[in-house]
Amino acid sequence: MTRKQNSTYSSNEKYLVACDLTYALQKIHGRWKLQILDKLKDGRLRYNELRREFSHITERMLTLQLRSMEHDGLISRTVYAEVPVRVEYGLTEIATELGPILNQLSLWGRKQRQKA
Amino acid sequence: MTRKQNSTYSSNEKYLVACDLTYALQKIHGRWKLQILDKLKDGRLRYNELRREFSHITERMLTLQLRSMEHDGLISRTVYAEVPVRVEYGLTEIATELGPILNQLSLWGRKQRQKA
DNA sequence: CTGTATCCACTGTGATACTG
DNA sequence: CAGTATCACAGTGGATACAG
Repeated sequence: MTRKQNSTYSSNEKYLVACDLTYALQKIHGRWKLQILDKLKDGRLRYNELRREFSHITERMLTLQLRSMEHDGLISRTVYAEVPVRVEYGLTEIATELGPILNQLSLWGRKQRQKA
Repeated sequence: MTRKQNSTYSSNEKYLVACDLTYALQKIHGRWKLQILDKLKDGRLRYNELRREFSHITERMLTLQLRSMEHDGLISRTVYAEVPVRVEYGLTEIATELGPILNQLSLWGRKQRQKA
């Protein structure tokens, strides 16, 4: 996730666009992240609710991706001190702003898929 | 690049957005692709011209990424039967349409970087 | 319920050398 | 000039079992 890659082009103004872009893409890069973002768009979900949404995901991967997204400020994690424990995940403001952009990219993708 | 991943969620309408999106993201996924896209925005370039733009790229990687992008319909490759051989790469229409979208994503990325 | 720990396979990237 | 071939390695994703 933290690559030396940035050193390749961080010193030159001309590369700034690609640099921001790379920064953005790194945050949504991962097999499950976009699907998680998509699910949480409709409201906060618990760990096991998410797990059920993606029947093929392993616990390990769900945890890893959630941690990563939390670290990147895309989702918020709330623990309720109940018994048994309840944990809810929701989108942050920043992740919500991503919605429209991803929709456009999605449309671009659909357009290409239809041609192919 | 060709993942079984799609089988995970191709059967359900609700996943279509993420599916198109994944499709799109796969096409621009790779360490150098965005930078290549960025360079070619300003006009067609030859193999060695591209190589010089990214001083750290290996010939192997440049070739691999170019081939992949060509296969994905993002760039076009033209060979001129001269001596020595001349090969030029340029953006396809589809890749050009990607520009504005990537700019938005880029702005989102910049916004986040400034906060962090 | 919400995770961690361990082990393993695959993939992307890179270094280096070589070619028509 | 414009690539290929070969080897190597780290990161990522996955299967399975275990834990607070």
